[in-house]
Amino acid sequence: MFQLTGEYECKMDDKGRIKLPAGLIRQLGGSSLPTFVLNRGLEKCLSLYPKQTWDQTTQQFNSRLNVYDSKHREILRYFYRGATEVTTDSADRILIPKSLTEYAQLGKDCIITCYASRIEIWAKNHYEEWLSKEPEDFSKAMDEVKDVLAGIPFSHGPSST
Amino acid sequence: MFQLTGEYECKMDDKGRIKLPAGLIRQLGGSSLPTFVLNRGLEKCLSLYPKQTWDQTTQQFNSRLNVYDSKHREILRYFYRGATEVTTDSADRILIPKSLTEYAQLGKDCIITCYASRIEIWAKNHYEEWLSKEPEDFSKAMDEVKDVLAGIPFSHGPSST
DNA sequence: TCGAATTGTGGGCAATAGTGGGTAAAGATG
DNA sequence: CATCTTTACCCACTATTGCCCACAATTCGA
Repeated sequence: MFQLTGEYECKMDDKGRIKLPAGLIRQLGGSSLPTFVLNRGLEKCLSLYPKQTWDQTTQQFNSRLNVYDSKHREILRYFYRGATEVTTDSADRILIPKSLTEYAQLGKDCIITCYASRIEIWAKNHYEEWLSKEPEDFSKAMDEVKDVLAGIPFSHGPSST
Repeated sequence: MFQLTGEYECKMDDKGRIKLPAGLIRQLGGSSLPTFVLNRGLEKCLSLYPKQTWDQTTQQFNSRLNVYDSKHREILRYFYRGATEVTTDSADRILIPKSLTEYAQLGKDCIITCYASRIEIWAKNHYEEWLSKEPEDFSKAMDEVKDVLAGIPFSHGPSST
């Protein structure tokens, strides 16, 4: 699993291709094959998984969820729906399938953002919209999980060390 | 973790580079690699983290938060928003990405301010604006957290150095 | 007060990254 | 099977970034 960081601006060309930023490729290391799985993301974005990460993830889903449980089945279907294997071309670009472009309403200007081990592709305007709504929501969310975060030297808190 | 102090004036050149003040570098010690992570700060400024500090923090976030929980996801995205790895050049300058320059509305004159383990980069005019609005707001805020601060010999008294 | 060392600023240039598009192969459609 | 559409591969151009050097400004010590 990766510890990814980074927000990159990029453009989708007329053919529906997006170049993966050099910085991101570097983080994934030469180790990772140029094969990815692209999927509908949570929220209005796409999730990009390095193939090996995808494999691990599906394995977890499959082993922990029970296809005979209707809720689980729903989640499984949702999770797999739209998953498409994509590879990079010689210029490190991936071709985004039409259906996914539509789902995330991608236009020319896109944002690729990474956190934890996730890579997400957003339409720039949706991403900015998301960012701008934050302040109150965010602090509220922080409050609600403050016990989970206790002790993390995030803000000005009594820093550990 | 660091105990940083200082307020430095500095200039961003036409290429969008800012020199990290020698005093700050000294505080960070040779120990810290010349790699940092820059991201959007609270308020209209940028936060600069020495790479190792960033890594420690994200590791905490990543391990305690669950990307399948929408609240958690929101916090993760919020925390990571804009995060970009930057390195210093041979003259101890970092290149500020365009999108972040815009976010903090940085112009030629910038202020780098440090407190606790945080480093923030402000546009000079915004920083001054923010400082100048304070007197009443500040004491009001002090009132509201006075119990937390009880016993700390801060006050406005004959300043400690 | 002068010189030397450190710090800050600007810019040239080469390497890399990003973008767009042509063309041929592969696949789909009737 | 012919034709049209989509995808893969390649090349070329432009923008951006990283690296380096030179000089200006400031500080410090003699």
